[in-house]
Amino acid sequence: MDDTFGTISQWLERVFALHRNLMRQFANEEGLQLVHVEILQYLSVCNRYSDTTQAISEYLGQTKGSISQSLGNLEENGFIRKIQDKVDKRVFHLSLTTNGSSVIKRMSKFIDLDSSDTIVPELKLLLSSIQKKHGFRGFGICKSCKFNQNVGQSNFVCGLTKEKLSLDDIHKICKEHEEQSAI
Amino acid sequence: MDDTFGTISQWLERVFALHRNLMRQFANEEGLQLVHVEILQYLSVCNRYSDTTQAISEYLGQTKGSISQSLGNLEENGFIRKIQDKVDKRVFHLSLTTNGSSVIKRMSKFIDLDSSDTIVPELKLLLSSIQKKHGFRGFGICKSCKFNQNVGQSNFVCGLTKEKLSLDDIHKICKEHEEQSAI
DNA sequence: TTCAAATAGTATCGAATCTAAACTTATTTG
DNA sequence: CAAATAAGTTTAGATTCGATACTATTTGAA
Repeated sequence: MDDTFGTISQWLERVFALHRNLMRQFANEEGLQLVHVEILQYLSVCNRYSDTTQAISEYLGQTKGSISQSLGNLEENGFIRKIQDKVDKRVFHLSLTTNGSSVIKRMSKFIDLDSSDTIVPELKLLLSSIQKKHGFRGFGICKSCKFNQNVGQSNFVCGLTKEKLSLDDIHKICKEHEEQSAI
Repeated sequence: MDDTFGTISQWLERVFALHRNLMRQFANEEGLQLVHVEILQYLSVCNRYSDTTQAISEYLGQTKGSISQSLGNLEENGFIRKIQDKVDKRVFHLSLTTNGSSVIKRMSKFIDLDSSDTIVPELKLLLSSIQKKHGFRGFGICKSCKFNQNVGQSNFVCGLTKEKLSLDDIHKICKEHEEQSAI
């Protein structure tokens, strides 16, 4: 009973709470836990450098032990598959099965935010302001990353891995992302 | 690996995840669970019709049994107090103790979103669009509620309870809130 | 080359939360 | 005034969470 309602933070809290309730409701209807849907959602938008237990753990802010368990559950139930990296055998790449994909499609349809796109630039600003203030890095799209190099028409190279990236690639989110100095 | 990144929903997810990580980090530093901080935050902005177990349960989307347990914990540790309603003895009103208030003050300072206010109207639009689509009601500020009546300078009356509301009152959030037809 | 340190991921244990259901107490309704 | 409803608590079982230890692999430095 200290404050009145009106700051950005409080409006955000309210939207977050409502959005999470929706997600939870959807998860329940699918017979899943909230965290499972969050994992599937992340896997549907991350790139091939960021589809690992460790990356999910960083993104969702939970320990990798906990994420590992949830992943085991998701794999058992046929929502994701795990493929060992050919170069670094410690690493396993995760991806959605057809089954997992269809959950995400149903979720998008269920949540269905069709509000105007004018909020997106505001969200980007907010995001990068939070990241700067708290020294977070990672989880942006290649397009705005300082490591991303445009080497000709629709051809890109990641400066970190020296690998070629397709037009599709550069619209996924990456755990190594660092914002270009001039936004 | 189905989608690329860019829709409103995906940007929201990203901001949500980051914000929740911040909240969790803060909660950990205070020796609290995330849900405890969320409850304290809610209690700091709700009005006197909405400071109950049931209302918190609706707001956070968790069962009242679960919330009841967390509230017991918070009361034991001196963050909140419980006062029985004089009229309806089933109801207990919850409020922050000095201790609880100071947690919320530290949280605001910690999160510290100083981005421009231009995002607030966008958030309001988003919120009301989600609420309409999913038939949710409740948890808005009296100021925009169809039950709220202005009866003279800075004097308001709630059409549901017929009680007087102060200028401070009408900026808190209420579980009975219904948007005025013309936004 | 060799061996210690670092990294990715899993397994395990105790604590805490979550849901669902039964339950208590109080209020409202017919 | 009995039955239905509502607010809140309690209980039990399942799940998650965090911490720690563990395996396997890679890196790096003497």
